Amino acid sequence: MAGKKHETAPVRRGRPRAYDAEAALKQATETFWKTGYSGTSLDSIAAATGMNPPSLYAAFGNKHALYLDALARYWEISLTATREALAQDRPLAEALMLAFDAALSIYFSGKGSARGCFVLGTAVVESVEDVAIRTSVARGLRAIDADFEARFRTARERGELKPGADPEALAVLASATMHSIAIRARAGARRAELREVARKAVSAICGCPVEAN
Amino acid sequence: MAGKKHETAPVRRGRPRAYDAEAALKQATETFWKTGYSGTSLDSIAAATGMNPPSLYAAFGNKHALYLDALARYWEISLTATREALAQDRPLAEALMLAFDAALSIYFSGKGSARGCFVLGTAVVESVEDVAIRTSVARGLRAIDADFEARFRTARERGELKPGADPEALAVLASATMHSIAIRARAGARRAELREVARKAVSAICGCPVEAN
DNA sequence: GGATATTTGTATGATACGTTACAAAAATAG
DNA sequence: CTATTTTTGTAACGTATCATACAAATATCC
Repeated sequence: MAGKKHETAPVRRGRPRAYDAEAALKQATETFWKTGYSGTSLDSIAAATGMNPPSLYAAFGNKHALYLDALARYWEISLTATREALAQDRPLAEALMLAFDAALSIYFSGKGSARGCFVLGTAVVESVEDVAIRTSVARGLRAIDADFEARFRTARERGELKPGADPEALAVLASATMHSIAIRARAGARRAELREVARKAVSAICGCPVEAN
Repeated sequence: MAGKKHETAPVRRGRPRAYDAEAALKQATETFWKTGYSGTSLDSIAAATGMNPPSLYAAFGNKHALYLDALARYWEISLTATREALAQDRPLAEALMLAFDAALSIYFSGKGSARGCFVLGTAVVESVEDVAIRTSVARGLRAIDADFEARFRTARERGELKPGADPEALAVLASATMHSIAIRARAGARRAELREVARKAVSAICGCPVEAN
């Protein structure tokens, strides 16, 4: 059982690849991010990655499979960011703000102006007709819910919440705030504005004023 | 100044139109709703409306203008539904639930399965690159915010809120709940599930349990 | 009825789409 | 060096795209 298959260069027989699959996936993601799935042509992906169509197909299968890879990669990055923010050893309100700030950092990571959430900008359109994409979106949303809910349960154990507070209900509000920020970012809202939205939401959720910071 | 121009049939000189522009716009909306803006071809719109390409262009200009009409019409319907729900003479929690239920009625109004929010399913993809669409989305989002905020201000005047409650912050949460429901609907969530989300959000927002009803 | 105005239906243009065929290129194996 | 293997680059295939040209159709005006 020695010698995996998709490892980097054990031995390579023919002409060497001119591309880095991981870098190409990143570039493809950028392209989808701008024009969506249906609105993005393979030509534009080829231009962005510097790869030829045959190489793209050899590396990723086809447009749909390539997009699914990009979507999975985005969820991975995005969910990890949320999870790590919430895992910080901070008071509840601060941890929530860290999570929203992490999302904002992703939404405003484009070179030009804001591009908002990748899922909203590419997956949500297709999700109604495309089962694979819909499944991915649904799974991602559940993960966000679960992460927030876990943090609120911890908060209750730590006495950060009023006795009557319901972690599930608060998680719904926190998820909703995340979704709201994602939508507003796509609509061109500025970062400071979205941070205000997050601040107001957190202060209402936690029942305490949150400093602008 | 007698005799408007776009009125219905003062006199009509040539061959009569075979289509009803309003009905066609509705059909076009249905088509965009399913496959998005970029994913919808004029052929499919022609098929859905029963109109020929030249008639479509004569009636609406081009694909982009047609879509903008559809988007405006959707905002009109959707915002009116929210506004009317919130204007009902009901306790705050009930009024909020009415607003969310009104949205759900739209999201689940398709003949087949759920199709979620039209804006999320068509406009949000294009909004980053298309100024006109982005402007429309931004305006709609602001309208939702304003409607909720107005209702919360009324609630404070009526003494439905705790003295310290901040109408703006609560409006952010209510808007966010609306956005969240819209996203989840696109991801295939069932109606009952979304109503639960709304119920939890409302109970957390109002600080009181909300009956399932 | 004849002239005029407007819409319909079809056919088509020019381009863009996703995908693949195929020869040249560039590596290793012996 | 020759044979073999893999990737590249180009060109192309068939289809779909948005949009329009044009004749036939159908109405009103006089």
